[in-house]
Amino acid sequence: MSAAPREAKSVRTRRRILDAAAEVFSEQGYGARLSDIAERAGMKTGSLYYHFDSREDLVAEVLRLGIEGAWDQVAAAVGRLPSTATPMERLAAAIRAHTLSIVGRSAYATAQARIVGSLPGELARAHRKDQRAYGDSWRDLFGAAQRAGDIDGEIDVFVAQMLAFGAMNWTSEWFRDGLGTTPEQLADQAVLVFFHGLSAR
Amino acid sequence: MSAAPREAKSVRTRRRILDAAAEVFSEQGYGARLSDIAERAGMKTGSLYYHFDSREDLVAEVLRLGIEGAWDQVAAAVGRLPSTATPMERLAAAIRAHTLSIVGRSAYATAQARIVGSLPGELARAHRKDQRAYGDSWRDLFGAAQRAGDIDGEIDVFVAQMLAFGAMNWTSEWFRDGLGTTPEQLADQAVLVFFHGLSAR
DNA sequence: GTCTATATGACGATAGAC
DNA sequence: GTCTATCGTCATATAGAC
Repeated sequence: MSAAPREAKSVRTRRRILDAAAEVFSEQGYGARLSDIAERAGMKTGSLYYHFDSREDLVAEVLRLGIEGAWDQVAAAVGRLPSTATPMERLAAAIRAHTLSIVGRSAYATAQARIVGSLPGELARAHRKDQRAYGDSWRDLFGAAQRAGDIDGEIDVFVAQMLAFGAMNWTSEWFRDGLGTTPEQLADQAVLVFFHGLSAR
Repeated sequence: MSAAPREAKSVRTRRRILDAAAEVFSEQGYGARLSDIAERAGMKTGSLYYHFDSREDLVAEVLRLGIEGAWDQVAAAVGRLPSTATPMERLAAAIRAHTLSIVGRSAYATAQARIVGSLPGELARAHRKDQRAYGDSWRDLFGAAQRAGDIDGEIDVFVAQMLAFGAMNWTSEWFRDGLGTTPEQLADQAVLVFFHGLSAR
């Protein structure tokens, strides 16, 4: 009947499990139990294994989707800028978008930021390729700004990039709604701090 | 015989276990096993329980000493400044000292920064009082700089403080010796970024 | 104080009924 | 596809010898 074929039910169930996992990991960190994830997905622990071979597989997929989701938002935000945008304007859009993706726009991105620091060696290695690709995209953004002469000569852009990642990812640990600051204000503050620093001017 | 009484042997052993735990946690994160800690301390797993009631007790003590160690270094660095130092100079010294304490000067501080984000609810709550006290000291540093008019009016100092903590603590995840950057250079970069931002000036 | 040996419990993972 | 039931493993924790 339905002319447009809907995605297979198993695909949707798999997605439901991943959604649940992303939420639970973003709340409890890497140590979260499969039973909690199963419960949130509305099934029993054993049933998860029809869709995933192991806990590691599930974690790996959440991580991958987390980086993918963050990158989708960053790329979209940068892409929305007019072609006349300067490298620094593009970098600002990226910082805003990444921060917003961590602070609640995507459970996957939040989960990724929250647990990436607690991964055991095996998973960390497997995740490194995706991390590197994402980091390289950022390096391009920083590099373009640097070549345009918009970044101060004293700044080590690699170090600056890692400091920025730390500041943004760490928001998953402390930022909560109802703290008197909105996600948008937080994102603006991040841009402000990284572009001009704290000092009065 | 020995006129100056040395500290009891049990105290030294306890310290040896804590040192081992701090190192192992800083390398492997919160998921590290007691057996690894025991091995590094030169004993068997069961023997740890003569000195600590539980894994949680051991973790809690490492966390406490981690904050204490960081604060010792920060307070000492700030205290070394001449009394004529400005609030911003004091804040700079604090950022330098905290960053250095994370990047290898104290295994406890490194371990604390590395695992504080992965703590299960129980331990996280227990640790909160120490965190708050440390955060309050930083709030004083920021507050003094703000009242002196040295911090830009657009900056939300609470948000800025949390961004700074994130950037500094995250260095425990990526900074390694032999990366072409020394700990001192890293600390200087942190000050540079947070004081003046990336922008050319 | 530290050892060996073992108890305990949790959680990931599997098997088979439905 | 999901369930119930269970297995196997591993890490924390305890007991008792030395």
